[in-house]
Amino acid sequence: MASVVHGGGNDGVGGGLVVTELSHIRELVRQLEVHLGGSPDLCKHLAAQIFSLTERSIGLVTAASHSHSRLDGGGRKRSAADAGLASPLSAAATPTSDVTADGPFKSTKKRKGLEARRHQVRVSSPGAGSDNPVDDGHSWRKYGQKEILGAKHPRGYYRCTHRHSQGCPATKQVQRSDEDAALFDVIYHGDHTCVHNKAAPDGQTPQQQHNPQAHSVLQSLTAGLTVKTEGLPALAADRQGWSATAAATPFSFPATPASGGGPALAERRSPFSAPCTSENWGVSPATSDSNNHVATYLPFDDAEWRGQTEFQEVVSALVAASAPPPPPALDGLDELLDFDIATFFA
DNA sequence: TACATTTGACCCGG
DNA sequence: CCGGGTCAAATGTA
Repeated sequence: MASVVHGGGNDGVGGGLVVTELSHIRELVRQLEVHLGGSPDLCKHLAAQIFSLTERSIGLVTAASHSHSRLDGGGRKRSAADAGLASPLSAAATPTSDVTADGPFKSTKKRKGLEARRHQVRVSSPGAGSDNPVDDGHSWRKYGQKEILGAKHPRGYYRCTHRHSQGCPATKQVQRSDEDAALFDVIYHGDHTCVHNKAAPDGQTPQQQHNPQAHSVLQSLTAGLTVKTEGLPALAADRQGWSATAAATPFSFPATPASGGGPALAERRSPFSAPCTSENWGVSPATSDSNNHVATYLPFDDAEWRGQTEFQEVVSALVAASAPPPPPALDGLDELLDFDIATFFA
């Protein structure tokens, strides 16, 4: 299974680790939910992992300390003037004329520098023969695949299906683990800004309705799990996040089917509706040093915190237990939602 | 038909 | 120059 790579004395990563752990837990819970009713063994295994990770997180929080992590996301290129040279068939116009410097039509769309948070998660495939990881609740469109040096399997590149329609910047990379064909490393970049209302029964949380964005945030959270701070040599430490520690402890997890009862399973939205989060998740996501991370990750710290209705509670609860820094006050603002797990919990 | 995936090439940063 | 990420034409599928 996952190997536990321990970053050399990165004790200071405590906070980050917690984030990682919690995120991992979240993913596990998600998987568990997905598999409820399915293979009991798998469920049990997942539950055990959740339990174990939870305990670890608690321990980390207790012993909390801060750490710095840096992010550097780098935006990437963005220009496309293609030259249809190879395709004989493509009689399409080759607009190209000057692919040089700046394309006349395309402008660099990179956002202000940092926007690329990335969360790495290790998930397992739903079924034996599955070619892709468990559904994370979002619809993705594959836009590329590449052989990665040193990796046995190619990496698939996906972007949110609603990219064009809603400009959702979320993307993810999926790569099958070298050794465990059943495991996939999924790296999520960006947040989902897309909002697609499925069949939202009235049972939905008022909060969610108030804040569609929060909902998407939720989805993001649900989707991305093992958070990884990135851009650093200290990365090794992160790996720890997904070590699968099997605890023998039986763990009873309240099976909470989405109250709405999702008809469409293929598109099942996040199974955990807002209300459930704070309640059912005894394991609350949160971390110690909020400011540190936020500051480190993004230029706009408070911007990240807005719209965190429910999570905030959870977080503050945990934060209270672990660290003094209270979450920034943010109520009401939320439009751009640029927040994301790493920052949020961090 | 519309949308999703495949696939080879382009582009950029290191 | 190489490796990784993205684009977009071609192709496949519902």
